[in-house]
Amino acid sequence: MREISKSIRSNSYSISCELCSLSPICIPLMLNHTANSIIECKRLYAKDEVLINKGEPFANFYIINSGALKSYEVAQDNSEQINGFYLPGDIVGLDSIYTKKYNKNVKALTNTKVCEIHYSEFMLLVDKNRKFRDLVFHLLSNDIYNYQKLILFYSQKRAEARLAFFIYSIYSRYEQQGHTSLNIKLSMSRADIANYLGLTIETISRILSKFQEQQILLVTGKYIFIKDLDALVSSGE
Amino acid sequence: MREISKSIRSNSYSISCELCSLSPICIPLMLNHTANSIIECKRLYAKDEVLINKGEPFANFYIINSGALKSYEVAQDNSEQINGFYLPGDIVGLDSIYTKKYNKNVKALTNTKVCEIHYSEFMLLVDKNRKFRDLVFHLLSNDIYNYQKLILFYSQKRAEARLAFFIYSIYSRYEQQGHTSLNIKLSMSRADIANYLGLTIETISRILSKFQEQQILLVTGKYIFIKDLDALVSSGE
DNA sequence: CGCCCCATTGAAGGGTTTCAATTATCGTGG
DNA sequence: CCACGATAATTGAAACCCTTCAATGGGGCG
Repeated sequence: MREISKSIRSNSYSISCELCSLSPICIPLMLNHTANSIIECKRLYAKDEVLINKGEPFANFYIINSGALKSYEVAQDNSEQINGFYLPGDIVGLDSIYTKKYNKNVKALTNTKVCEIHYSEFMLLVDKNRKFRDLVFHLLSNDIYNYQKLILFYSQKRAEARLAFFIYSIYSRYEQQGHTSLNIKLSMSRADIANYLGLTIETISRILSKFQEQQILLVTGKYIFIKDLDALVSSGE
Repeated sequence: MREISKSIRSNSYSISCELCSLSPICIPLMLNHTANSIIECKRLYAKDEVLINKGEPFANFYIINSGALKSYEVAQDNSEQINGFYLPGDIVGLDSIYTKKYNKNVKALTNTKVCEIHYSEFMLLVDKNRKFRDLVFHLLSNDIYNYQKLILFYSQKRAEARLAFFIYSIYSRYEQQGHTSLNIKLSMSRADIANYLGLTIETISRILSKFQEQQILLVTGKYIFIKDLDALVSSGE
C-alpha cells in the first residue's frame, strides 16, 4: 500500500517540459513558445528551503512543477500562521502585483521543482500578447473565485466539515490536472493542516480516525486513500 | 450620538460624480474621462432588492457608490450562507471574468447606489488603455491579497478575534477612502454577521457586550463607536 | 400605541482545546 | 541493515468555549 501510494506523485525524477503533465496550462511553456527561453525553468528547492521572505521586493512569479509549498506569516512570539498551500500548477505572486512586494513567507514542504518568471518579462508579454493577457486575467479571476469558495468553507464551524473539504480540495486540485487517482499524498504535516484550518493536531488526528472508522478514508501516515468520495463531500452538513 | 453616527455615511442624498468622495479611485469617472458616458452611473437599488442571481451570465461589473451589498448562496434547505459584503468603492464581478457567469447571489442591505459597467466595454478599455489595464491588474491583485488576509483571520478559532477583526476591517475599508471616523454603521444585521463569521447571533451579541464592558466599543444598535482601536486590534491574541 | 422583529441575556449541552501519556515514524549513525 | 533518539501522530480525560434552547427586553413601523 505504502509503495503504491508513493508512486502516485513521486517527485524523485525529472521530466522535460514537453512531457510535463502540466503542459496544457503551463505558462512557462507557453512563454517559451512566444518568447524563447526567458524563463528559468524547473529550479529545484530542497525540503524546508525558503523561496520567499515576506517584505522582499516582488521579482518573480513561481509556478509549481512538482512538490508543494506553504505560505505563512510569523508572529512576534515566533508562532507560524499558515496562509495557504501551493500544489503543482499553482502560481505564486499574483497578490504581489498590487503590493509590489511579497506578502507572505514561502517555504518548500518537500523537494519541489518550480519555474520562475521575472515580473517585468511577464508584464511585457501581457502587453504584447493578447492571448496571454486573457490567460492572466482568467488566472487572476479564478484565484479570486477560489478564495471566495475557501472563505465560504472556513466560515463553517464544524471541524469535520473543514477537514473533509480540505482533503477534497487537494484531491480536486490534482484532478483538475488529470490526476484522477483517489490516492493523495499530504505533503504537509498534521501540525500544518491544523494551523491552516484553525484547529489542533489532536482534532485533526481524531477526525481522521473517525473517517477511517466510517469507511470514508484509508489513512497511512501522509498517504490518504479516499474510499468514499461522496461521503467525504457530504460529511458534516 | 445616534444622529452623529447617522450623518457619517448617510445615503439619503445624492451627489455628483465630481463631488463623490470616491472619485480618486472611481472607475466610472475614469472611464467617463477616457470614453464618454458609456456607463450607467449611480443606479439606485432599494433595501433587499436583488442585483444578481447566481448562475446568470456575467454582464456587468457593479461598483458601490453608497450603501452596502451582501453576496450569498442558498442551500437546499433554503438556508443562506453569506460569502462577503461589498462597501462603497468595492467592485462586484471580478471573479466572474473566469467563470463567465455570476457565482453568487447579491442583494442590497440598505438603499444602495451602484455604478454599472458592461463587461465588454470594460474589457475593450483594458485592451485600448494601458493605464486602465494596469489599474485593473492592481484591482485583481489587491482583491487576492485581501482574500488571503481574510482567510488568515477566519482560520482563527476564537470568536472574539474574528468579530474584532470584522469590525476593524469595516473601519479599515472606510478609512482607505478617507473616512477616518471611528464611528461605524453596520449595514448588516447581527444574523448576517453571525452567518458570515460562522458564529451565532447570541455569540455576536455576547462579545459586543463584552467589548463594551471592556471600554473597547460603544454599541448602539447598528452604530458602533470604536473607543480603543488598539485594544480592538489586539483583542484575542 | 401595540405589534413584530431583532437583539440581548441566561442556563444546559456538545464540540474543541488543553494537558498528559503512549505509540509510530523518520533520520542518523553504528 | 538494524538500533537508537528525536520528532510526529494517536489516544484518553478534564476544562473551556461556543452553541442550543428558552425567555426577556427594546426599537422600528404601521
